[in-house]
Amino acid sequence: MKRKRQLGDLQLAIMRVLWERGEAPAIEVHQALLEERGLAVTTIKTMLRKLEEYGCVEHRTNGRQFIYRPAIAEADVRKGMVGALVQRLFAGDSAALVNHLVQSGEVRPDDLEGLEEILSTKREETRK
Amino acid sequence: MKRKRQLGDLQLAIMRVLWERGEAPAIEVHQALLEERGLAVTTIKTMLRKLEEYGCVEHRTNGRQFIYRPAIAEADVRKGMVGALVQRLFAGDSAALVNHLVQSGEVRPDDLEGLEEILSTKREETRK
DNA sequence: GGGTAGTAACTACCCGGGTAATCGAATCGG
DNA sequence: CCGATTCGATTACCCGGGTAGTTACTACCC
Repeated sequence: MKRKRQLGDLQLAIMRVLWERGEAPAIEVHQALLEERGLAVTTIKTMLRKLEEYGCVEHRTNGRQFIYRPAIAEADVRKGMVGALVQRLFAGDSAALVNHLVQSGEVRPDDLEGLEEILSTKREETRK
Repeated sequence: MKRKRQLGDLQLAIMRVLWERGEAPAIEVHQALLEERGLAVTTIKTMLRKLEEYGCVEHRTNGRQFIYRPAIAEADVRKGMVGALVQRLFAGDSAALVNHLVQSGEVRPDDLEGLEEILSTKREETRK
């Protein structure tokens, strides 16, 4: 039950719905992703079954319906995936990623100030 | 000639070698990745052929040897892959990724100061 | 010239994400 | 009770990353 942390695009989209709502039946997940993806319901159900197989979600039954809920935390998945990316792309150097984000203009200028704030706060807190 | 920007793990490793050296024959790429991966030479060659198919690398011949060189810039690939991750994981909010990196302690404390520097410089430069 | 070694090309396979049709069982409406 | 609907389960397929064996060519050495 190794709780894979590398998730595909659709898998993440599904997880996002579940994280948002806490729990939901397949049909609701399908509804939520319908306009942005236009997938068949069966596709969503198949994916949910696979995700359960990997230990990413769990379900309880309500009558004949399956209500799914996440079995892994969003923060964990983020950490895992970001970590893997940093490893592959920046040789494990997270600061290099931040640098890239800022330099390449990915970060909106309005956010720069807020980030400085976060940085200095964090620095304060780890200094002692 | 769509120059895919989503590359797998091995593909990135190979590209890294080529980016570092400018160009290299398959055998040299194999050598470079041998200890960290222990793959067969044929595997590397197959991957190089596929990468060429996708337009990620090009080759010239030197006698009977193929000398490969990158056909896409490291910065472009980084941008593409980081962008995709931000999209999937942070709904396109790059600042949220930076926040995540800092808060989760992925960034070494020693780097915090340097990053603040980068941020304020960038902020200066975009202000006017 | 014939064997040997190095090269690229071809082929095949596994695995997992993604997609969806189809099947089979349970349930509901009449 | 029977047909229609609604679920989940099963099955199948495609695609691409990853892995590597086999084959075919070529150059070099004795």
